Amino acid sequence: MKQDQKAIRPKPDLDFSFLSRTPLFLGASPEEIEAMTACLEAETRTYEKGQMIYRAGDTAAALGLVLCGRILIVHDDFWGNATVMDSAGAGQIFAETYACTPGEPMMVNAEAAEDSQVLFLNVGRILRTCSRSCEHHSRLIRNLLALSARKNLNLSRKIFYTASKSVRGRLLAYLSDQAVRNGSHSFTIPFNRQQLADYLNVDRSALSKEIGRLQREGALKTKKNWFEMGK
Amino acid sequence: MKQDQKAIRPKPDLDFSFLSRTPLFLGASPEEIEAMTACLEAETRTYEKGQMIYRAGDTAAALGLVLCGRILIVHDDFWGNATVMDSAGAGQIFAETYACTPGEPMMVNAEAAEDSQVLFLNVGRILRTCSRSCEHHSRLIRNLLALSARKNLNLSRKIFYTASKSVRGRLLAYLSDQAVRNGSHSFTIPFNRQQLADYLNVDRSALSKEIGRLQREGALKTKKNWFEMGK
DNA sequence: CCTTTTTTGTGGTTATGACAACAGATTTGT
DNA sequence: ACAAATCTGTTGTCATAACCACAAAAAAGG
Repeated sequence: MKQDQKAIRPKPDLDFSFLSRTPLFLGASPEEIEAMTACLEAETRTYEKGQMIYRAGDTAAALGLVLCGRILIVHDDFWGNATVMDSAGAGQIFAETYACTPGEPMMVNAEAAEDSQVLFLNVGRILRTCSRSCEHHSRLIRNLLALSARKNLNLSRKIFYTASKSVRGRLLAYLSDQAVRNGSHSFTIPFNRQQLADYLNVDRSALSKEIGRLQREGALKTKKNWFEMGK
Repeated sequence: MKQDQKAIRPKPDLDFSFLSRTPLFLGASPEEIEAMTACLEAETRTYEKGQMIYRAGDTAAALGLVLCGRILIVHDDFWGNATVMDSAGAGQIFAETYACTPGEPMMVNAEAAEDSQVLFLNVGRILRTCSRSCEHHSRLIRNLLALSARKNLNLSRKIFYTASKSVRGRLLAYLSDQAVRNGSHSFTIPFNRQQLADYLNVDRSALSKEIGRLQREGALKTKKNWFEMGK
């Protein structure tokens, strides 16, 4: 269930042209999207920075599409340690995994990292009824599948990177994969040191130590979030 | 590309009644499935224990549905350490993530854990063409989405369990979640000690040590793969 | 039933990384 | 341009977990 919402805006405010450029609605025209919003029980809600959108334990019937702002997906363990699992900016979606597996309680919180506006879409109705009932549903489902598969790859990657038990192993697994994926020995990463440490599940200072060591060995050059790998 | 196949069986050998009971074809009748096989370019291949089905670096156009035997999904890192990521038995599918994100090179190997028979289905064709071209495609895609979302949850869980830096933290995260999911303080797990250690990314002896400690504290009772959590 | 193999628990040693504290560098805001 | 805040690298201490070796227990196989 959605919580702490400040206001509910009527659908007419929706920017269908913006939506048609999001991965979820890719290939659908603004007019088609407008036609779909009824089936999807589209609802827009606004959140202030720090507000909770979904809480662990909730069952999410609707996925969220970020209209503006940024949403963080956070896992809190027993002892209160928070782990950032994912983040979704404008045009991206979140909670779609739970919206696609009805009844499954969420393991994470979704919270607004900044003042944000979220469009909720009840995809469950589409998934349960025959897609022929509405022409454009099938495209939406295909897009959802593509997004889900891509998220799968991202989760797998994080698992691979953290498979090594040493800081060095994790760092090299991550960096060398980035080099491969960028097709270049020189690239930038979307993390600062603290975030990279959190992502690789290591201590920040230990990470800095290892980076320094690799630089002294000549295996690496780095400045801020730019890296160059020795071949 | 598929490798090392020993024989190609013609479609008439397929057991459509079996297929209709698999998660992928759930809700489709044997006759409907038979009609679909053409669109899916269905091909059956047999593999001997240990044979490679897909290699890391391959691009997989077809997903694999295990007809009999068992397929292991294995990640080999830089230094040759192998990690079992997943396993698929009869009726289950593998490589569907890659089949749904065309062009993405695989990060894992797929290999036969025992003599196996695999049905390859080219879902890419379905995803790229309008689903109306074949009545039953939409159900297949919805099933694929459900499977993908569920795999997502499994990957997330593994990440949560290994988020803690201590053996104790990981073990308790895993066991307490199992208790919740089983709805009971008493449950069995699908791992022996070595497998659980691998899954949680810790050393086996360290795991045994921690289990012993928890038992002495009275927080836990265990025998083999049976556990009972103190409340 | 006995042998062989696999699984599990323990102890000791050592390397490693978490943690804390701090200084220099860089960025941001005013 | 300056002050404040944030980010990064460095050092030292200490707890923890990996690693190794072995014995007890359980399972498998004949």
